[in-house]
Amino acid sequence: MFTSLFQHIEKFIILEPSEIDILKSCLGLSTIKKKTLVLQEGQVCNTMYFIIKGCMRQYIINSKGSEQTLQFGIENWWITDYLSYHNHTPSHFYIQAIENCEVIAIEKPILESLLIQIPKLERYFRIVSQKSFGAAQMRIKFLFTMSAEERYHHFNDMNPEFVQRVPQYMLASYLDFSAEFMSKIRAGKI
Amino acid sequence: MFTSLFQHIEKFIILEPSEIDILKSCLGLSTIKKKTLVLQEGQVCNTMYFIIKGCMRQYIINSKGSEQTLQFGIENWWITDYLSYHNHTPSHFYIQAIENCEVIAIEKPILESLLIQIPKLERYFRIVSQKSFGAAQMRIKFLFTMSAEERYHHFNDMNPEFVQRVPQYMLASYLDFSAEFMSKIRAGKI
DNA sequence: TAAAAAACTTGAAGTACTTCAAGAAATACG
DNA sequence: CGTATTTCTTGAAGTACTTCAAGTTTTTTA
Repeated sequence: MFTSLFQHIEKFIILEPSEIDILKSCLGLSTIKKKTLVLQEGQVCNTMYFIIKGCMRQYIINSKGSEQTLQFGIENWWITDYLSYHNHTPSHFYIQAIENCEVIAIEKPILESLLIQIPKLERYFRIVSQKSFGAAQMRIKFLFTMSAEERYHHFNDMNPEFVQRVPQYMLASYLDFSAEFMSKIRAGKI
Repeated sequence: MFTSLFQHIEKFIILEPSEIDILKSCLGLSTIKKKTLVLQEGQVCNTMYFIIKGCMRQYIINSKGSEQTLQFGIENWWITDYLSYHNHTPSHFYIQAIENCEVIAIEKPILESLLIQIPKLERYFRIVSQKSFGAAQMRIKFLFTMSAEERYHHFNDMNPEFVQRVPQYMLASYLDFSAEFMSKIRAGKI
């Protein structure tokens, strides 16, 4: 049931059986239907989501009223708005399921009490978030140094299976170009 | 001597006197001269730098041979390449002092032993890196939604004092436009 | 299984930037 | 203090994209 989370945790730390029991007793499984918003702009984000199955995204609505995807999350990823979560400030983002999902949704008070009961989990979340920050830095590097076409091919090469899972227009906005331009790249008309 | 680091840590956790002693005994102060590179592309990054005084930056050299700044760090910031640090892989980045700096440079083995002796520090680094990741998400949002001119004015409004500290061409590349274009924005010629 | 909704494609016209080149101004340094 | 180095400015020409509008294809849902 929660095996994928335990497997993920045990990549970084080793849990005692008693700690596993505590953790299990605090976790719950949720199902989220495709297109459901679990966070909207303006709300304070009080939940972290660990994706067991499915795909989610974090996006914004820009000044022209169109959506731009900032982040995708798939199996074994945590997704949340860390700034809103930590500062108790209204979020700038939407978080949405783009497939039917199974997730572990942990509310802040529960997570805080877990971190007190199982201090080792601090280490787990530290390593995960440091790696995420490193990945964000690489993402900015790619955005800065590659042309639209290069970003598309690079992403395709690195994540061939993932490209099939999401609508092209979401991927286009994630790579920071228009859906129309993506269509032309794919057709080889550039 | 290390007061700024202790003050920063104590924003997030409370240290026992004994823990403060342990920490002090493991830390050292370094002076870095302006323009010194503490990390070069291709090297494995084994050090985290806490900036006590001065300003540093993380940058890349793009395919045309010019520098693009990805990140600045000033007083009370940690700077490192987390991906290279965690995965022991060659870095994609340069890290350089752009003012004469005083830093606390912690080597990975020392930090690892500190984290074992003072597990509370895991919490400190978790919170710091989650907030950094949140800030990186906001940065991507700004890059996606604002024009060059908007990014310049927004940054200026948010960090008026900082803009004076770094050469314009470094700030231009951080905001992802050319130094020439920045010059024209500033002159009001756009 | 039909109808509606969502996603993708195409071409034409426009624009927000970049690049280049050269000179001027500011800053650092022996 | 004067010279070298670094940083900033300006205009002209070019380009990598965007926007718009309309049609086509694919997927979802009743």
